[in-house]
Amino acid sequence: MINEKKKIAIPVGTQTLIVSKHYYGVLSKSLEHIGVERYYSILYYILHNDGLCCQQDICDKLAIDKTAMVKVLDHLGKQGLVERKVNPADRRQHVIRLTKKGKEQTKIISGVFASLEKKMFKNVSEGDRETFSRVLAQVKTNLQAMPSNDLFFNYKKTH
Amino acid sequence: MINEKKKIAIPVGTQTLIVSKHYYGVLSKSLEHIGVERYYSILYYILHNDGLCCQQDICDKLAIDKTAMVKVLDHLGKQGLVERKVNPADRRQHVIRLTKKGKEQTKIISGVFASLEKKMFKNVSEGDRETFSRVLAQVKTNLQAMPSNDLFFNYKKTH
DNA sequence: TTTAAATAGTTATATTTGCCAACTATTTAC
DNA sequence: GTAAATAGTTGGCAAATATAACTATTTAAA
Repeated sequence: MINEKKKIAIPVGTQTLIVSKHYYGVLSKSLEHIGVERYYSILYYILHNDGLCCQQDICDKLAIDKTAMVKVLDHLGKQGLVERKVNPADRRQHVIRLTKKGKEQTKIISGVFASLEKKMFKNVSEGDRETFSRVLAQVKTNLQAMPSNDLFFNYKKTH
Repeated sequence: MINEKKKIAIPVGTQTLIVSKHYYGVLSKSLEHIGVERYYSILYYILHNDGLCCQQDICDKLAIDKTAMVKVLDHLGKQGLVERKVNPADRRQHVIRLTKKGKEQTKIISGVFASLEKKMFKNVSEGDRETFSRVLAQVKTNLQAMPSNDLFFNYKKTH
């Protein structure tokens, strides 16, 4: 900084973005030894909802656009990590499943997530950590209830 | 969801990313009437450090890659919102300043940030909100101290 | 019960961002 | 005084984001 005196409050939404960037930097560093380079959260989500989620579910939960999701799953499919199957109960849906290889890799990823979950809260009390998680969830709920421009929930543009 | 019973804990780093996506969705919706479409946080940061920051400062504070920053500032320059000037005290640095127009627009943006700051914490007590901010800052510090793959701090690849 | 609307997924295109290597100019350290 | 570090730039490529238009299927309404 040219002048260190000034101290401004960066907006909280911006701060959460910054934290997530650092988080994914650390995560990918921790996982650079395995064969999967990306999409850790998506694989993690599929592992914990194996055979129970369709593409739109993942999009909704992880706030990812559905057209991007198509490409992600194409990629993960080519890598032999996931497979899509039409849901007989609703033939519009494709149920997402991890392959054997996908499950193995994702369990490693899941372990790294768990260990990061501890390390990132170093020097934070258990109570504060709980408060943090609770507020984070509430903030998400509040934001979701507000008018937004994002596509994640099939937003229809009126023009 | 195909099966609603299952309830998994999405990793906190992923949750912060999701929150920031919702946040920027709401932000851009709130600001779609003004002439600036993007880079709200960067303009906000410059406003509050006007003439006191160089490009690398912004990159460090907002966790943005410096090569991306070049393109952003080129764009904001073309829009007539910011200008770069060589810092005579260190001629490698370019001091970033808002133009008159940039200052006007950014003050509007700053107002929306402030109002969002209130709305997003609806149904959260003042104490919990303080705890949240404190923990968020601590988490950032913790993550920054860990081995990472991001470039924001001139990471040098060893290969 | 036929039609209209909504939902899940896909394709295509353009723009923006992220990542990486290599480069210039300038300053700092040895 | 030379070497190393820093600030910024350029260019290229991969990936992410935004938008629109499309098919197939299911649900809701007339």
